[in-house]
Amino acid sequence: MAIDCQKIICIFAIMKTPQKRTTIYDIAKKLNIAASSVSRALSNSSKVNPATKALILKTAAEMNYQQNVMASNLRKGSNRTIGVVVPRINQGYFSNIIAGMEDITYNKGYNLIICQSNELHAREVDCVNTLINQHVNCIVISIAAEQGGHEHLKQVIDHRIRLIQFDRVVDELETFKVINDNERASSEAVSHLIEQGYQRIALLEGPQNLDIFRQRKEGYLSALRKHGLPVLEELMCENAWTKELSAEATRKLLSMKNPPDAIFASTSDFSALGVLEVATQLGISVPDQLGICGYSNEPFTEITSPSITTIDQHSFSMGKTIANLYFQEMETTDLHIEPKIMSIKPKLLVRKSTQKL
Amino acid sequence: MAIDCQKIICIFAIMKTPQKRTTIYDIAKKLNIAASSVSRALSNSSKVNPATKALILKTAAEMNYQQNVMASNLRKGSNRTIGVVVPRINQGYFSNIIAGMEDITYNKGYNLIICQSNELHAREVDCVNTLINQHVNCIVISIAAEQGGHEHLKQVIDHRIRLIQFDRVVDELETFKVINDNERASSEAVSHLIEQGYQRIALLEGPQNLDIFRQRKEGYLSALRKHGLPVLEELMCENAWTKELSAEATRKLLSMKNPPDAIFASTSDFSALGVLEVATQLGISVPDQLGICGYSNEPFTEITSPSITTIDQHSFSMGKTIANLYFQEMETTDLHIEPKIMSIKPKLLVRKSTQKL
DNA sequence: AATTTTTTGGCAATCGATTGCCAACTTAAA
DNA sequence: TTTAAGTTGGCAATCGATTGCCAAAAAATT
Repeated sequence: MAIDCQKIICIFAIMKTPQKRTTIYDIAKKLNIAASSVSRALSNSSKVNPATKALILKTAAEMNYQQNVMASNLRKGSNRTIGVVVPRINQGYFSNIIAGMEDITYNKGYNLIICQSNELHAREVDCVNTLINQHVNCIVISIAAEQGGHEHLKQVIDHRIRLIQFDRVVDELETFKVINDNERASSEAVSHLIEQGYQRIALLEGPQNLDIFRQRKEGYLSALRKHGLPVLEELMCENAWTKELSAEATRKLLSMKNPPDAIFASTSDFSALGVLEVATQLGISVPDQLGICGYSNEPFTEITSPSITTIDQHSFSMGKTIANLYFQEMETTDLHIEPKIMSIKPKLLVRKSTQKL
Repeated sequence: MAIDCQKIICIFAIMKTPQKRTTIYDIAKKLNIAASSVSRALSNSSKVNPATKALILKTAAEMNYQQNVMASNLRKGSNRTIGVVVPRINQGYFSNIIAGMEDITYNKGYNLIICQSNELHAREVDCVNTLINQHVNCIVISIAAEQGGHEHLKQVIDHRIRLIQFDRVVDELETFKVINDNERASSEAVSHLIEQGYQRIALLEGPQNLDIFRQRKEGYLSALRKHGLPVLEELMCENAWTKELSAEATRKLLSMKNPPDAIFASTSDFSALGVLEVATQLGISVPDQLGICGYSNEPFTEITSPSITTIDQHSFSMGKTIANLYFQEMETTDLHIEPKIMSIKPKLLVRKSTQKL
């Protein structure tokens, strides 16, 4: 993806001579009062005469005063900032989570600092350390796929910074968590497939070091058991969690003597898309000869032909939930916090790719 | 999009008694040296004996020291942070821009603070003010669609904060800008349609208070002129910039006595999708009876049937360009900055929706 | 051995806002 | 008129890291 052409046009500009920012001291000096009064007036304290307060505010506005948050933060020991670490910002699920969080934090006057781990553990550790350094009030994280320890998360707690894990969580760490009930959603999806008459249902798995993918597999297995269907090793494909890997896995599956009649791409809708493309190439009709179910409700699943059955994780409202969790449970109280786990039940969206009937 | 069910599980946890963070003074006291030496050692200054330095670093690590960036920032007057204001985070184009920026800023040890204006002017002003308060080093902005003044952007400059506008820019403000050559891209797209044999090409316009949409219209007009085609008012639809509005406009267009044989959805691929859906509903075959061209190269355009011709804006690399611009031109020098405009030429991606031949 | 130069590291001011404490002043009550 | 209660606002310490300036110590030079 190269840049075809970059024409650069220069425009001369006259820059103003850099004047210093106005501080509360400047305002105090001008009005011949103490800086403390200015500070109190600006923070709307009741300990300052309404008339004086009005005068201060007016002067502050005139002098174009903007609070130096760095100084305030230092003094107050908090910077009203939440750090977010996600594998990738530009992935529908995560950007929705962030958008949802921002919606809440904005109203509370908090800022979000965003970091992406790019699915790499080392980089994730780095991001977390940066955020610790920044003394953020809270770190919200969904861990990278690459396997690694979680010392860095313990560090967060040791530094007395709130920690909320979401989606991909480290189970053994006792922190606040906001997760989806992956097992139940998977189980429902597979049950739905079975009820539609599919008998040989294949599973595309994600990296099993991540809880969410283990849980989705568990849901698959439990649905098969519940309906008395055999668990067939040959129908379960490891690490098929990109579109390309899924396409490859699908080709293998469909060339079996006894191929599956449905594929549950438990990893993502991108995988499901890979399946659909291969099926289309091979002239296999979906949903009649092959049922396909994805995961995440990416926008495109609605517009493929046929549209793809998938699982909506309520990502935007999940982001809101995370932010609200911080404000309700963690902003003020600082002792005896009992980590809560909030499990949100995703919703199965039945579309054409699995409607045989 | 409601949450179906939320089960909340409480887990009791024993919290450590909150000990204070270690500061350079703690380290200094422990080693019986001055805090200034600790500071110098930690910033790897040459003015401290290598042996002492090593000792200090070792002790710092042992004491689990993490720099208090707030204090450092206050003293240094810079916080190595770039603020980003976009209409929406969870929109492919913008999240890619942010991802691209983060890629660069991460390596430079800078942080990104993200705000979304939700296309509202008042909220944008608010975001900008917050960022000014935060004393960010630079503000990167793509303005909201809602019409409004740009005093807030002047404020940014008045506060001596770097300002980079991208994509949707206020032309008359002399700041650094990173834009796409919308006019040229549009012109190319329309020329392509004409070359494919389409004669009556309709235009779906975005809000004309935004430069980018005016430019795209300009490109449309110039292509028509260049090929000697008449400009027909009835084929230009104002404010058709969501999927729904486009669908509506398309229905009107296609019910004309003399309907268009191609539609250029200059606003976005979502609009193009609206067009495609209506055409499909009406049994109008694409590309034979109707050509469709979108804008932005959203991921889904590749997988619709037929796939949609669109314009790729190199969003990820555009994000990188923005960040690099800051580091190359604005990080150090503070006088005589000549605002540059970088124009990136988008690429027309011809797909099936316009291949008549 | 005496002097100059270079290293090393301490002191204290600084960044700007906040806040506990106390003094001066106003108002109300005795 | 005096005392008590309530307002208003100033002083100065504080948050923690940084850095200019200077002195002590070490090394190099004469």
